[in-house]
Amino acid sequence: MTEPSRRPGQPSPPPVRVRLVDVARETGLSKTTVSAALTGTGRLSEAVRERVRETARAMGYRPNATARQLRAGRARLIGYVVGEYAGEPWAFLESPYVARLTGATAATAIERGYAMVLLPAGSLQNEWVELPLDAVVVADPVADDRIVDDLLAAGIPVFSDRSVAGRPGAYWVDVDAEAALREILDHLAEQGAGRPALVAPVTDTRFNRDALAAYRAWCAERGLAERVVRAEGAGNGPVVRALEEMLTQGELPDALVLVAEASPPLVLEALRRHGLDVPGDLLLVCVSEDVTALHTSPAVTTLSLRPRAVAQAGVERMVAVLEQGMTEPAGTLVPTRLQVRASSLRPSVPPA
Amino acid sequence: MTEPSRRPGQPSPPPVRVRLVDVARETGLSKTTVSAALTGTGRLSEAVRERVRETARAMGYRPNATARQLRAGRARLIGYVVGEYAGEPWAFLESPYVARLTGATAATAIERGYAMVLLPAGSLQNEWVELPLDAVVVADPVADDRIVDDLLAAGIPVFSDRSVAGRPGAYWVDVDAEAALREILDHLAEQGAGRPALVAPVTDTRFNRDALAAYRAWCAERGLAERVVRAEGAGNGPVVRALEEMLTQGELPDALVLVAEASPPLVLEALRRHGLDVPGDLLLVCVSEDVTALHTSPAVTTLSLRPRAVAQAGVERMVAVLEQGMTEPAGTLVPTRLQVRASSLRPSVPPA
DNA sequence: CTGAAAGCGCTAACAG
DNA sequence: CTGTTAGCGCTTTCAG
Repeated sequence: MTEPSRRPGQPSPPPVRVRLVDVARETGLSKTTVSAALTGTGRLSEAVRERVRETARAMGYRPNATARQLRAGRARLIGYVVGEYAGEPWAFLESPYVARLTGATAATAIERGYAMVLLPAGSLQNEWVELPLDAVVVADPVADDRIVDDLLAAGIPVFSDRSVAGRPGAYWVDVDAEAALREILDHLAEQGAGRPALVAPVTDTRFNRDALAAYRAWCAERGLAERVVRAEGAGNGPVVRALEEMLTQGELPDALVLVAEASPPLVLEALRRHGLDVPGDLLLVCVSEDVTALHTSPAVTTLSLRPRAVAQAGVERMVAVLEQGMTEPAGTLVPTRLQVRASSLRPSVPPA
Repeated sequence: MTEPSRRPGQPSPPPVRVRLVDVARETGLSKTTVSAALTGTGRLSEAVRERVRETARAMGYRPNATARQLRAGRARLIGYVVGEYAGEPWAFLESPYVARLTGATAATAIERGYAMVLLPAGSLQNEWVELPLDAVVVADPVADDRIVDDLLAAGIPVFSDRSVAGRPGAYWVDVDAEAALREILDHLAEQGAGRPALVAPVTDTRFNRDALAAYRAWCAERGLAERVVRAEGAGNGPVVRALEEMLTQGELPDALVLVAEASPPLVLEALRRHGLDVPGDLLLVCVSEDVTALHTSPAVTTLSLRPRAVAQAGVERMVAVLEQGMTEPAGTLVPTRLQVRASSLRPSVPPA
């Protein structure tokens, strides 16, 4: 027992941390030299460097990350928050799109030397004021999201979607919803579907608003009647209910575009329950990142919102802003990708 | 232009941070008083306190989180890492179980005042040495996971599953896989299924090993032949392929237990493709957190591994260790929950 | 009731 | 080539 125990009552006194000064004392060198040896800076002989490294390792020295951050003036830490999700602050990972965006953001950030903390959806100040965040990614903000203003007011750069465009300190990456919907609808029309219906959730995200507007515009251009069903929120339950409602009342559409993220096999099953064959009676396109779409029969045509590409573009923008002070351009547009599969191909029309 | 601009070349010089000393100067008080006023400590008149708060707000003062952390000796930051996932360091959020565990861990941590950083699955030192982590949650470590040893060697407490039991500084929360499998198999037997088959992934997590062993023991006790199919990895593709393989060769089982997480509607569809009716020809139980199980017809019986309960127990243990130095008990067992639905009820046997 | 001063652990000027 | 010194921004004894 050579170490003084501070609090006799505590079951496990925290192991005495080895500090830089301890290594300095042990090697008979100064803090400076040890620091330089360990970080690879300065001009030291390789012999000294090696001896220091060896001693440090033997003593179990671990640099204190907080002290380094204070010195460096930044923590290389970013926040990640979803604007709003289904009224539940933590359910956002249940959406395959958001899960992928989250994972890809964390991945790209780590590659660039930044760690990412997960914040609750619809977060208020309380959760992030105590954190040394260099920047925050706000995924799918709702219109005029308060968190964006709060962050900007705190001097924290925000990376989000197009809805933050124009505010200083705010940068955006987005997908082109209008082009995406046109591509889907044109594809369906090409396959002979003249009365496509749209299933959209009531959530007020940028993509949903734009998608709905694009659908309406497309119908208007062709003098077609709109057919929109709203699912009461995100998740499979509401979407299936909305689907059933549509199928039991009124004229059947000849194609279905699901903008609301739902499980493709579940959608197929719901359609089958109503005696509908896909693609025989109804063509189907889902806006979804759900990989089960590949494994159903028929495989389901999906529109990918490219969460990985979005995340990469966003983090790269962030690094450029944080490290080179680049503020132009403020935004990037990422193209979506339509993966045409059997569910949206008229059986009589062979695939291109 | 009263503020001196440091680097004329930089497009946006970082806005001059307001520090504690600035507020002190402005109010004509000392740093001490301002600090006490703002943190609510010390014995100050309410008048002073209010005046300081007002000035601080007016000046846009935000305390520097890093400096506070350095002073406090801890960062209230924890790491979260999955032992290994499908060979892909970032795909883990695609598993509904892991996604829920991740979300619930972050949620409970935030409630307790800790922020959680996401680390890549199978992470090495490089990703976390620069972070001031007070503790790390290691979900589903593989056998003798190196990261656990590395963290413990660095003096960072680890919260994981039973496989870390016995190592000082390591704490665990786990579900009782054996009891879970017995409950499933007994339930199936009760419903008249005498030849249950098991579909398990090849991943070497604690739960999978234990589940497989429990299945074998259960079969052995009854003198039943085992029927195990291994899916080549996590994800829906491998599971569906494994299923098809099982269905095309040899005698059909009369019940199926999917320990490998797969989409319930997708599994149902695969079975239907082979002309099998659930539950008529085959009873089905999925170990899964996927909510689509509720919306299929028949609804699918699931065994929940209770990710929320596991996360809560783990984080509460962590807080107790970090803040009260409690080291006992080292582990907690959380019961699983079998949700019996139509897919595992013989049509002739009415539900209890 | 308030303020001066001492650090938390580290890195980077600047001397020697 | 190496060491002394001065902080990064904050909280907290401890005097006044």
